[in-house]
Amino acid sequence: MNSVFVFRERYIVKKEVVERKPTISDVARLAGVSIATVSRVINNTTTVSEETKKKVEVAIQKLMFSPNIAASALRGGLSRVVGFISPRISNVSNMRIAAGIESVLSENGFSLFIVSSNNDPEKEIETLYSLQKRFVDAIIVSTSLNDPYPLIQIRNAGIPVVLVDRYMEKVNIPRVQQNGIEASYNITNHLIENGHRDIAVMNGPMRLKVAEDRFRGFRNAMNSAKLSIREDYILEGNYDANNAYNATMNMLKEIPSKNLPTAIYVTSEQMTYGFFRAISEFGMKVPDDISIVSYGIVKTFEPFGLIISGVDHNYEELGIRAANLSLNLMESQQIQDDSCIIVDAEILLGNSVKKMALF
Amino acid sequence: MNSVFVFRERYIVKKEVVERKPTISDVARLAGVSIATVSRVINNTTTVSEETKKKVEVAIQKLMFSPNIAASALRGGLSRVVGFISPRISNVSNMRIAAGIESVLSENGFSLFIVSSNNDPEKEIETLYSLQKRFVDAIIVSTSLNDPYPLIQIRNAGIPVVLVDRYMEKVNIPRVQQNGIEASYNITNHLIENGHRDIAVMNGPMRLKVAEDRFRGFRNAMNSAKLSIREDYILEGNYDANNAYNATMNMLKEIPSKNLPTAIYVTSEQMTYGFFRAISEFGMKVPDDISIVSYGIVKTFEPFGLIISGVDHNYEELGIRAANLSLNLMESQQIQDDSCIIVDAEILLGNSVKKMALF
DNA sequence: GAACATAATGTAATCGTTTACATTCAGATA
DNA sequence: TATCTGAATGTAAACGATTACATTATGTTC
Repeated sequence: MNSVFVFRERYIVKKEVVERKPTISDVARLAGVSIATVSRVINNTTTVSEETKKKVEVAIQKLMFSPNIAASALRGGLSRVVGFISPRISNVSNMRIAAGIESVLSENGFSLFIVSSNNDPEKEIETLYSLQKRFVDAIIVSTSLNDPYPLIQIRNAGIPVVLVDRYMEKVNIPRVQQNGIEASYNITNHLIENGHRDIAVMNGPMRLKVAEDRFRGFRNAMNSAKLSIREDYILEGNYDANNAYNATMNMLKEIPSKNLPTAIYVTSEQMTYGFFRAISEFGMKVPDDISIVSYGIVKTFEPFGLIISGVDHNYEELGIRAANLSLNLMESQQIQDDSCIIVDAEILLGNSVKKMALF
Repeated sequence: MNSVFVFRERYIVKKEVVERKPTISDVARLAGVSIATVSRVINNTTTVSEETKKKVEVAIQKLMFSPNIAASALRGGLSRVVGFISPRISNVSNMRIAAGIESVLSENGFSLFIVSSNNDPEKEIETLYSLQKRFVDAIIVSTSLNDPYPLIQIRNAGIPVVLVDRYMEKVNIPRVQQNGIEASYNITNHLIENGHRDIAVMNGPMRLKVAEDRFRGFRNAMNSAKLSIREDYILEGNYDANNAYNATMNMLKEIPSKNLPTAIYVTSEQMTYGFFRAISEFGMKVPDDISIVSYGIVKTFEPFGLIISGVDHNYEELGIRAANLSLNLMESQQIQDDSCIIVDAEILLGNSVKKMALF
């Protein structure tokens, strides 16, 4: 017997014996019931007697049957896939969120379909519709959109949507986010408590709520301490190392060294790298010449004796919560929902902040 | 008119007007042809006259029709998704491969479905079958398997399989890999040319061909130079920072300082971090106390004036090649293929290697 | 015992495509 | 003119599940 191969029909070849993938009718025949009954056992929709249920389950085991997802989706069933739209897949933070999501989903028999929006609203919209067309049962998105309409449309089409990390307000789409304002307030306070008064901040792209939050926390802390924020101490970054490098270089060139800030709050890891590269080129040392705190912990400086104080965001937890939320929505077949889960970040202190003399 | 919502049937709600998603019959009706003709236009399978082709395309545009993937998959068509199985999604290298794949696919109207195997062969097998069930048109995998059988089975079931980065030999499954042996040979040679003779190596998990390759390149270079490799200079790492830290600490404790190697070849970035943390704790400096080269470039030490010499592997390129290969296979509907594409890595020199006095 | 409710199961239509096969028609060939 | 070719298109049968509706069996009530 030759091993046979047929492309279009996706036969399964097994040790020289060719078997067609079993269908629901094969199960029905073996169990001696109708296909309707088999389907009812699989999806336990209506009552089936214990006795026949057992028979069907045995047949399923014996044939190693699993339903054809395409057929099920076509008719309106579940596909047991959740989509995750990430702004950038080569970004560690986002993938930590993905890992969190995946852990919960796989426990529940779901798969995760990760796609990238490349931080591009156009592409994100495309991606949303593409996921819808692929019959995912829910979509988790760390959104780059400015306009919520596409999300609402998807949601209204019956696919639960959950926002994670990056979010939008005033749309009743459930979300899981960080306590960015509070954490930023606290870490800024840490600088203030150490006697710093001339404090700079390196912002993310302000069109994102997460970036806005971090700046707001910073501003609130400064205001509470009755400290003013110099315009030229506000650096416009983009959550990106090169950009941060340039912004820092600009500041160092523009401002006379005696007027430089004594401390800075850098609002992302990547930007911390860029900032560092710039001040090193200028021969400045941390914390002697400038103190630094960051949102996100940078560990790779530790071999050089520098432990950055900062906010340790818990991305896995964000993913876990988002996944659970999506499972709940699917189960309850509920669409309108405006729950907002906030995941707390911890503050870790190192040696990147110099204690200033009190005057 | 109230806005209507029906979960199971996935209606699309648009500005208070409810429309059912258009089907191929709607297109056929509007264009005044049969559904068969429409299908032929979409998939351009057989000849259709220019005139009717145009009519159909206009109708498709007008209705914003796009085919139902589930129906198409059920009948045996393409789903225009490629699956990528990654050993770990929170790993930057793997996601750079994914980004490379994605860029090629999206240019060709395909989507990428990324799933994680968590370095677990069991889970990878599950994942393979899950992708098969989801009707992906091809699978790209950075494999954790020891036994190629599941891959061959998938391939025989008509789904092109391409290995990327991590590979297996003696199975005719096409693959895209790095020139790990050669690059390792060259970077080791760089140490030798600088007068080093007592050289250590930090290996990855040797069950992986990629790890074996890097060690082989190292060994070849040492042999060519007639240098011997001390048993206790071979450190067993796991491509992981903590593990590398422990292995390094062990070596530092076991070997009297005068017998320590003058240089080391660390075969991954993550392990470089771990190695560094360990030697720092011992108060050793690079390159004064020990020289280092690495496979993979570590940039985050540069602000401290340390530029590691090493192999700059081009992960995006690996992804790009793998994606193109999979597209070719799909197009040619070819299944047997043993092409092996090798992506060259460049060597970048920094200041992490000390020139030893010649004797 | 008749009438009825309820549980358990079966029958068959349906989802939206692809494609084997059938048909039509214009032009080429004998 | 009769026959044949091949291009262009249509008809209708799949693909494998879900589920409304129909049917049968079983127990309950008066």
